[in-house]
Amino acid sequence: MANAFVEKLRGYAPVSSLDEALLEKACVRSRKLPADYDLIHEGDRPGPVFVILSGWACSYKILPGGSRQIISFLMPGDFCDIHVAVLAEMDHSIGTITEAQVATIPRDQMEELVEVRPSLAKAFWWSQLVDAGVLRATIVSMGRRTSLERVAHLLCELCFRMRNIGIATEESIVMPFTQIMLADAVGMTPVHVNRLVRKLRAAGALELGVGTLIIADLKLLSQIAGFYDNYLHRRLRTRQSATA
Amino acid sequence: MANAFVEKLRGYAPVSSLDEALLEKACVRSRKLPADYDLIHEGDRPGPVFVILSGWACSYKILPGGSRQIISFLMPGDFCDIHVAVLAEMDHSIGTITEAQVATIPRDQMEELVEVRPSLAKAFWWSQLVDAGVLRATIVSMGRRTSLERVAHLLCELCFRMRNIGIATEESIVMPFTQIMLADAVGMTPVHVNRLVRKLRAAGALELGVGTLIIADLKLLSQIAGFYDNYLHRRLRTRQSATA
DNA sequence: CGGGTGGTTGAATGAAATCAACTATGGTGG
DNA sequence: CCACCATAGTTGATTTCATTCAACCACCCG
Repeated sequence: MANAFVEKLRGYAPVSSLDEALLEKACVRSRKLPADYDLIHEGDRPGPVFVILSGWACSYKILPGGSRQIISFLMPGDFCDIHVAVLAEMDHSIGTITEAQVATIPRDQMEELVEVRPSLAKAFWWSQLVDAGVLRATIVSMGRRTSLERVAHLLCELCFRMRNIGIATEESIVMPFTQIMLADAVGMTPVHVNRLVRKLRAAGALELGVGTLIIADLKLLSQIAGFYDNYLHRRLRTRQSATA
Repeated sequence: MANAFVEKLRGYAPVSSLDEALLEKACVRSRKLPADYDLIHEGDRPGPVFVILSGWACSYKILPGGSRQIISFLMPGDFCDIHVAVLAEMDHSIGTITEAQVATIPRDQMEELVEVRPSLAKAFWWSQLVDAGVLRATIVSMGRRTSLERVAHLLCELCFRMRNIGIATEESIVMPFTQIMLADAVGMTPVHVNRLVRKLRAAGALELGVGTLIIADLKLLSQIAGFYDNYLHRRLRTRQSATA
């Protein structure tokens, strides 16, 4: 199976074999990181671009009171703001959730890639725009959805994104989230998330494990959430083309 | 006074007089739009890039139930996702709040600008990254701030952004918001916003009019909100250089 | 075996929405 | 000019929702 990064970009724009080779080469420098490891902190000077090759990560902020808000989840193929290097300091932190393989692409190499391969530049653009769309959808969820819908919506989004990059099959999608993390993502307390999550289980949408959570009925979950995937802007790959 | 668009970009990166001339030329086609006028709807095919030259606008989504969530506010100098044209359909709507002068830059002209003037491309990038930072900050507010902090934080952000583009002086910043709009932005009901806003008035931070709202004490408001402006990533202009 | 983390549950408190009534204002048409 | 209506804002009473607090279980790991 190809690099998850390539795999994801393919979902947005055509990637030639030359593009692919260059991407693979750029991702050569990668490390295996443990779970709960911070790649970069708010306030730090931005460094290279991080690309998640396997595992899960997230971006988040800690408030003065100590509470945490997870802003977005990163899965294989995702990268942190490509050109973040133009900014003086990070306005958020990025950390792993599970053990993860992450590549670091130096800034200059990234810029070269963009200049030399317009097709890649376009794919990057696309990806950035989709990321912004995800942020907008998150704002809508937080502002105007009920807590149950909110949880369901987040899980739906993650399922769809997993499918788009081919790391989820049709049924029984497993996610490595503690309820505490889920709470930090949807802006609620862990105990309330617990009650919601069991309500979803009672409805037959989920199964619960310790530190994991299994989507049993995505259709039902989508229905509860009022989920529409238009904001994920997938174009090229279709649901049917499961294999590479 | 120069085009607000130019003015804003200057805050992020150097803009030469040639850059400026090109920008001015690109903004030649502009229209005066009434208040509450939708520039584009969710589901539409993206058209040209919109640039706000004067007045206020916002991006928003309407949920199936009819409730609205304002995602972000647009003020003079702001534009909607530059390269949104690569996406197939809009995942949100954009509408004016007040009467507004807005320029439309055709997609091809935009792309030419970016290719011909790397300095502008960089300024655009910067601006996009800042916009993403604003979205992230909004998510944090919605998730982990109290309702009072949330309202105060939004108002602070808008004040700072207004200052950055030079349309706000030191004191008494006027904003053309009904409490209903404010409610749609912070994800609360109008009646609750009302109570919060009067609490802020009682504290001496605000003054209230019908359809407007005046920031009387930004320092106090910042303190209530726990506001830090690092995520706005302003670099070049300093608070002192008020005049062009 | 003891301690830590994640999860579960109930009771009490607090926050926000809802419902409802009412004021003030500006615009419109008779 | 006035009657009428629509919109924005205000206020109180009530209900719903989520947090807080607290206790407890299960499990893994040292």
